[in-house]
Amino acid sequence: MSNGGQPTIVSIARRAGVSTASVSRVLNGQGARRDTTERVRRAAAELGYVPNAVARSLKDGRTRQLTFAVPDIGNPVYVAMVRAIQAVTKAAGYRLLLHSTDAVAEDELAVLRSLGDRTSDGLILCPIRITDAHLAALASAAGPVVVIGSLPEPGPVDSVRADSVAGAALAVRHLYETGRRRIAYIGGPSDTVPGHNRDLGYRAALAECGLPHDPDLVVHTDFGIEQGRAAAERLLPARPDAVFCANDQLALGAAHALLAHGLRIPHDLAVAGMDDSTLAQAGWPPLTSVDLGSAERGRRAARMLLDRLEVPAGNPLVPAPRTTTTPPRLVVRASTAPATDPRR
Amino acid sequence: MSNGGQPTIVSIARRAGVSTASVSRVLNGQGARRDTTERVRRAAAELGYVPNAVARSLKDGRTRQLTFAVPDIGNPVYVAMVRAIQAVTKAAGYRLLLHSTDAVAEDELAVLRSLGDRTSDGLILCPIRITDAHLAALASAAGPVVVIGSLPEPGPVDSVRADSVAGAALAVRHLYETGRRRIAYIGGPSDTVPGHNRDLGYRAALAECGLPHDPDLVVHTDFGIEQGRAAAERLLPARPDAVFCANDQLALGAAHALLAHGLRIPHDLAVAGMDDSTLAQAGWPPLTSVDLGSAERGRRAARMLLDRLEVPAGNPLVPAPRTTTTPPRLVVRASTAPATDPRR
DNA sequence: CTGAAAGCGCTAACAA
DNA sequence: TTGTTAGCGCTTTCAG
Repeated sequence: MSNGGQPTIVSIARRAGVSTASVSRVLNGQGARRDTTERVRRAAAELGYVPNAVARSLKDGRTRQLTFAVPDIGNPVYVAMVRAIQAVTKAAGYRLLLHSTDAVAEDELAVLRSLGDRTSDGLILCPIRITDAHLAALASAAGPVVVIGSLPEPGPVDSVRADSVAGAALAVRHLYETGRRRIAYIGGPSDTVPGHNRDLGYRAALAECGLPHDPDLVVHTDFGIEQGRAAAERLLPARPDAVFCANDQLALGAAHALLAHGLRIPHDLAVAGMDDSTLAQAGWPPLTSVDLGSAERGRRAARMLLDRLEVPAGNPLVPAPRTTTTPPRLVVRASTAPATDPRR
Repeated sequence: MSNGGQPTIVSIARRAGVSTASVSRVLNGQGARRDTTERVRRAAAELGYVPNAVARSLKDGRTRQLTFAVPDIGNPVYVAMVRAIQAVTKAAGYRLLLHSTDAVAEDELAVLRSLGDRTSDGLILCPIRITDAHLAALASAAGPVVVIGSLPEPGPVDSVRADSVAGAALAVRHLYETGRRRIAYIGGPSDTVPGHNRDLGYRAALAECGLPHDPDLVVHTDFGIEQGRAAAERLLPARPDAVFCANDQLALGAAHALLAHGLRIPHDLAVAGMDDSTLAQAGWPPLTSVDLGSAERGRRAARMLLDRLEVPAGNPLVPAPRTTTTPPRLVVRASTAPATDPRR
């Protein structure tokens, strides 16, 4: 045998004294005479036969593999997505190919192009930023793609977006309602989609609450615990009574800085983050955060992709790309209890 | 065309007016006359040709895919492994198939069996517990496997293990050296490999330090923040002056419980965890932890697997399975500063 | 109910 | 240098 001694349909056919076609039929549950079935089954079992998925894929043009291309698997938000996607694909009998783009746009484009190699039946792409090159590549993708992120309408493909604007507003309004008036903001890089949208939400909510937008209360930095710490330090002179952060890492870092200064949370300052990742519950005090539905977005993206794949063969009606938005949800924890609250 | 309109080597051959063999040669950088090369290149570019990876795999018997089977992608420890493995495989030109076993042994065995379907060239398996069924399946695996975990020696396949015993000892000794004498322990489920080994390390280190093993200072529970909180509550009556936890989640929960009781860390009690996951730095105060080298284990496992795959063809000498152990490293943070320390 | 044979897309041995 | 052809393992007509 030219392969690694693996049994094939041919070895089984020989052993059972039937044709390869019969073997295939029996193994795929098609009708066959009693003893043919019997003999094939036995031969297969004795040989420890496992069907070669590659050969099968070549034959029927699909791999039952899906690709998820994610910027950074270290980020809890993406971990939540991977989990959710994995659960859906596994249940549907698909394998999951995990591709880390390391937040490099060129890599995202490469993975889009590589859809043409038929290695996977579809792609879930989570770009950090969507350029014209992305839109072009999406429009001419060699297979179904679902984007997790904000595509211009009407998008070239299905997409699932978070509503960071509404999410940020939820948090700011909550801070306002619990008596905070000098609500500082630690934002992420404004040139990323999430960074930008969260800024918008912060401003919108301030306006809505009738609060002025004070530049001294705003700092932009990269996402990260250490950055949150540094940003909080810079904010302190402006005497905020609350700090809203564009993600949980920043919030956690900010909380650390405040505590290190001997400030009490939430007594002296309230702190709120976004994403409601595991870090939020890990914080001390546990951090109020906004769940933007990372897991849910992953789940929906996976479902949409499967929907595209499971169109009954020969159906010429390809539905137009759809967009869905996961609603944000405020998760209130100790870090934003009213200052007058008896706790602590 | 029977496929989805994808260009194949045949369409190119037709367009360029050459044979498919020439197309293949040109595209694979083999010699060809100037204008043949030219014409093939142009036709391929015009058609937007991407080689079909499945067909190629069928031909040469390998997929350039590797599988990583992990119990739970939500756990930061495994996330670190995925990251490290992904980095290595990507650099080596392999795709990564992520399989979540949900910590179900039967699923681990299934993925071992499925190696026979030739979907991936090799497997990195991270079992929660190693049974005889595992050993049998490993011994007869249809392809190269590397286990992350503790196999009996000599193992049936390559493996990478952590030294939790030494790691736990590092932490306990550190607590002892910083003046703690009533060192409590919150352990994980003893019927898992990590759970069991960490218990051993705790006991060994106590003995080494000449400290008695006091059952009142020991609680076992499942891994998790909430469980850590509850366990700490149960420990308090025994008046420990330090709490060592079998992982960071437990340590974080314990810290929360202590703080909620108005106790000061590290002034009243020291807290230490294990794994040195992101949770450790996220804690307040930042938690001392033991880095068992999750990322390093992932990296080594991936390298060992690639080593097995890149044996020059026809080499009949298959080296015996190897075992390597990543050394633990104590990461000291504020949570275990000596009680007399001026900080706080 | 069963077997022969074609073909999925590609590569490589062999001939020309 | 180039083309013809066989074959990787499987499924699926099409005859028998």
